Amino acid sequence: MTAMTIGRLARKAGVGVETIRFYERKGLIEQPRRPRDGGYRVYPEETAHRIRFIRQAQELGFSLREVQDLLSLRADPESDSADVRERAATKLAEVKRKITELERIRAALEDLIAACPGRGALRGCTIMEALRAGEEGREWRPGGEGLRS
Amino acid sequence: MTAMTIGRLARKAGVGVETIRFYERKGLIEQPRRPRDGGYRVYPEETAHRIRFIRQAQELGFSLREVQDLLSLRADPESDSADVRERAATKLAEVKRKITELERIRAALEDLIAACPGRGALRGCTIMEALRAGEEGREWRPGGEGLRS
DNA sequence: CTTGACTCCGTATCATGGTACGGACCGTAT
DNA sequence: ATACGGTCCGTACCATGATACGGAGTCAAG
Repeated sequence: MTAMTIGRLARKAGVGVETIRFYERKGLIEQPRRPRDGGYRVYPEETAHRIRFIRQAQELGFSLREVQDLLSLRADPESDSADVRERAATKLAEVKRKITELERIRAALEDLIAACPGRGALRGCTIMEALRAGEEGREWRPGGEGLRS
Repeated sequence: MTAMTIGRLARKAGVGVETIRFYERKGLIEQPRRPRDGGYRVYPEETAHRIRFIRQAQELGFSLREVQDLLSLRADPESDSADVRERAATKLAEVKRKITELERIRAALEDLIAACPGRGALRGCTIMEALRAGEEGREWRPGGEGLRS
């Protein structure tokens, strides 16, 4: 039958066995009740997706607590849908903010790559400078620092 | 003169004094040499921006080590520009990947909010279901799960 | 029905990213 | 000149998110 035991799941999800047990203790994935008490955990297939989602969300800067919040969003007649909508909207705003910030960093990296390659520091040639250059006007103002050739 | 001492900087950047010292130890911000040895640290104004960037990048899922990598990108005649370009391109790819993943989560949250509010589970009403629904075709297939509980 | 890999659980340990403490020192306002 | 708050440094401690360990129990193949 090759049931989905914890080791197989771990390989499928790309994590260690201990990590899965850890997530169970934290309530991030439900503890599958084992056939007869004392036996092995057997998981449904989708648990691997769930674990991959957890890892992905973590890489996006969500703590396990926050991932849990995300995963617990469940809009159905059983839930208080106003509350669920509100929590989802809050998370959505947070996600949008992150996207915006990442776009800024992306633009800065693109500037960095585009502006600097041949001759040196005529424009922002560090992340910080590239970010500041993008902050208001698009032109890089030499300001008080530079000796103009 | 109200010099920018560590406490003022901390307030400006929205972190604790200890955090700044910690970042210095980690090499994330350069230790400003103090007037005469034994005196107080005095910081340039832009250090506050640097610290805010560090916090922001952390919220986007970068470790301090990775933030350091980002901050050390410096394309100028002093550096090996091929190397800098390569590291910048690597980071850029990573940033783009994160944006893509966040867009997926954003779409899932929007689906969740839009699809579920009144009557219950006709479409994906959890994050995981909404993500899977978006994975291939846009239509939600009832599939083999049927009635759950 | 024995073997050997896998799993169980509790507990200990680790790395990261801070946060707190305490006694000495600095510096400015009175 | 003195007081009082800010700063200095080293070290200890903390929370999060794993990861390791060890002895007993489980299960499937031979």
